[in-house]
Amino acid sequence: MAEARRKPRADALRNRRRLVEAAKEVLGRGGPEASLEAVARAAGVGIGTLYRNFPTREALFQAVYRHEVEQLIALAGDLDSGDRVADLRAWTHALIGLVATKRGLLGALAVVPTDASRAMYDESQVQMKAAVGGLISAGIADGALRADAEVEDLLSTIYGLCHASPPEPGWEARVLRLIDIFIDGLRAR
Amino acid sequence: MAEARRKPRADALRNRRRLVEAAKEVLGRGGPEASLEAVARAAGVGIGTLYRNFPTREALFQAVYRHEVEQLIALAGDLDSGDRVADLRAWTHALIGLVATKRGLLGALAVVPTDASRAMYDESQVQMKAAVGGLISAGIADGALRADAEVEDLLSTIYGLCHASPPEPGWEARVLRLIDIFIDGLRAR
DNA sequence: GAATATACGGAGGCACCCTCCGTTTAGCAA
DNA sequence: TTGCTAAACGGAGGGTGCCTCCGTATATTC
Repeated sequence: MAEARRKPRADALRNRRRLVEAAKEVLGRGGPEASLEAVARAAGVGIGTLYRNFPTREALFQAVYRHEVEQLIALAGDLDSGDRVADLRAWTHALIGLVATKRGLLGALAVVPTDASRAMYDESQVQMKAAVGGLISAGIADGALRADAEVEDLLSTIYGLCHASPPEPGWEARVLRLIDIFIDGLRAR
Repeated sequence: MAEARRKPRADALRNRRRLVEAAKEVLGRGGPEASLEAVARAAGVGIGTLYRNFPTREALFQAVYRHEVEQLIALAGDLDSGDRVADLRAWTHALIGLVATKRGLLGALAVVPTDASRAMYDESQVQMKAAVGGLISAGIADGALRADAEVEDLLSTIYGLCHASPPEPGWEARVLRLIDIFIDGLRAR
């Protein structure tokens, strides 16, 4: 059944990438500008192209989320400034950004989480634990972080703080501050 | 400055009441039928009347919420079946209904909580504590409930369970079950 | 350089949002 | 009762977003 198929057109790939970026920008902040037509406009693409690539709101949401997670994982691999704590801080700040984007998208798209979305969350969770786990063990190995620092501690704390914080403007700043305090606590003394 | 004013027209009062009820019905469940035009239709009223009574989405939300809280407080006063535990159960079920309506409304109206809304929440909280506090002390007094039962225990548990439960279909049933178990735990033994 | 599978984009039909204003009616005074 | 008028009604209308459909354009292939 697997027929030989043409390779995808270059413009199609480009447009799809642009749409995902535009969706993150426009929908992620969730302001009154948030609409699918605005996303298509921002991507410099017709509305039809948006719907062809992402037939449902959920599809668009998943594409953006997946892309963000990939970037986070790549970031964890790239960070190597010599200052382990600074690296960890930078990574967690990026993670807060992901949560913010997710919130904005869910609000703007009014997506009700399906089983598929939940499966995606779980998978991303595993990947991110592995990625940031590397940062933490490196920090422990060279003595920057306390020896009993755990990936789960960090991630649970972040999600807990984000969840407990109501979605009012400015929540990100508050969470970032608390997270920085927590990371200070993870330093070796 | 307080001029003598005509008393409000009877149809105005009636329409306002109808709108609040329709908004609870139509927006509370948050389905795809949720729209302000649908609310006006359900209330048998023109869309203009809706906007005159509730110039903003927030105003409509507050009116519905306030009305629900008033009913809950009245209910606490009315319940007197002789079975204290059943009364408490009935009241908490009604409270879950309020949370469900609130969720639906916030989703359907895309309201971002303002200071005014938060003040309203706080005030309602105090009133509801007082109301259900009466039920609980009565239950303790006649030996149906354990002597150390506290209003805060019950309300915190309910809100905690609701918050922890994702807004997917069927969450109400699960929370109701857990709450029933908790209330069983409040019985005197 | 043609043929054609693939993708593009926006017009069009529908629903919703919110405003504005001509019409109706409930309350009040005579 | 009757007439007056402030108050309220309701829906037309202009704008926008949602999504589908299809005529047009073009990247890939041979």
